[in-house]
Amino acid sequence: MTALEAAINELINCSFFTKMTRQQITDLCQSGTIATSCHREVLFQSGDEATHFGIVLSGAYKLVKQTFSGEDVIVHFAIPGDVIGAFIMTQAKPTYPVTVVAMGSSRFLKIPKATYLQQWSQAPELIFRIQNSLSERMELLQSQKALSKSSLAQKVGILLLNLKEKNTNPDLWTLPLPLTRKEIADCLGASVESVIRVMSDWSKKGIIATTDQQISILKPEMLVEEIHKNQKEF
Amino acid sequence: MTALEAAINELINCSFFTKMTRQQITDLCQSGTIATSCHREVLFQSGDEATHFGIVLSGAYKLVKQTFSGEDVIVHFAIPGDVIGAFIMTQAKPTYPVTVVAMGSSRFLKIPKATYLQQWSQAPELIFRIQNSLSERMELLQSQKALSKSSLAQKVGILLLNLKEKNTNPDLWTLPLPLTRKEIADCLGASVESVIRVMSDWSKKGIIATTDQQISILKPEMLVEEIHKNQKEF
DNA sequence: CGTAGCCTTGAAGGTGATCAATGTTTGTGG
DNA sequence: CCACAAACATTGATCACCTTCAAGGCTACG
Repeated sequence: MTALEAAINELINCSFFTKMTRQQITDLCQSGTIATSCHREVLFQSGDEATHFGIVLSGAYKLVKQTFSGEDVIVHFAIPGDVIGAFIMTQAKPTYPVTVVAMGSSRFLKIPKATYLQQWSQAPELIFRIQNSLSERMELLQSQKALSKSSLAQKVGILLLNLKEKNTNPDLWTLPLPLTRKEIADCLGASVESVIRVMSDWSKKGIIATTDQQISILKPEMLVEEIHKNQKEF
Repeated sequence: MTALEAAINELINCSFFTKMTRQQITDLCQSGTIATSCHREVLFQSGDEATHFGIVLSGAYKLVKQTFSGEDVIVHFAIPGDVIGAFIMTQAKPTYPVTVVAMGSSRFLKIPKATYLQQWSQAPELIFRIQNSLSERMELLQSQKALSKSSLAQKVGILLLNLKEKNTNPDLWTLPLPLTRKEIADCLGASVESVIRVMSDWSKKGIIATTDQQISILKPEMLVEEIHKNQKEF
């Protein structure tokens, strides 16, 4: 299967697989298939039995939770190289805890649970890396929780800076994924209108710019300043 | 060391170690020491190098993050049987991501990092369990995030019900740890006063009762009703 | 050419934060 | 054993921030 081989070539450069041989990676992707998702297509549905996990190859996916009042809450943004669903594979009969939705057309390497149990769980190094990426995501959630008392402007600003940090190239000030205001609002637990008010203020000041849902931070220092501005003294 | 042996006897009943022999558990606790903390004593300090991890034996601990404006945010409540700090042991030079503080006088089995690397990381079953408990905590954080748009009353109510669920005995309607209003506020990102307003309202209605920081849910159905009451229609 | 998704702006209103004051309990040291 | 400090609980008044509601414009797409 040449498509799979091509995907493996992409993975060699992925930080998750550093210091691994081509053969090792091939073993880890055994029985893997490439899923191509178009914009807003659902990859995994929350509550469904988790038969596969995998790795984002291109594009981006959002991990969404539904509230009982029908609203969406975005729990995580996954970009190329991110592993999704690996850490629930160890459960006896796992179900996806979140819904995974494509943001723009994206590709995903889908690997069956059996491969995890046979290949991944046998490699201690790999388990360490999964645990580390999980604890990183945990860290992110916790630091977001720590912002609960901050103003909306601070939350938005810090979210933008965090997403910017995900760029492999630190000089690139455009966020690595397309993002609507609604998605930012869903991620922060705010209303679209409020997010728009904050961001259009910044656009007018020339701090940020949006072209075709690609957000760029034009003046990082001014953004940091805006974040600290509304800060309470200690 | 008899104290350690006594602690191991306690651990045999702990769900984390089910189906393990006494000898196995003893190996896992190699070089472990019992730390007794008095109320508000710091067990681990955020930012310090993580040389130990361990298990709560009795009492309770809170995992706290500091905001830059000096406020506390409680990330997790740990009760007997909970494993703390295990999943960062795989990092090269880990630092504690949170501060761990005793709630009332508590005891903790402190195990050095070396024991993790030698004993724990070699046992696949154990790694699964750590991953599972980690993903459980992740779930909890995510579902809390999903409440961000709810009213404060809903957040408090659901927190109380969640904590009640931690009781090993499902018929026990007293929360398994002493809790001040400030701690509830710190956990929810709210102000003490607001939490008090919600809870004293419920106290007057006879839904909950507090004696000596032990909170009891007297009328679960009415609490659930209160949670759903202020709900927006879909 | 109409629908759907996204962005924007304004006005009104409410929830919860903040500030201030006071009572209660607990622990500590003279 | 008492006095005092520190932590915790409570209540009321005020007000800022953000949500909600309503309306309109823009672009893409079948």
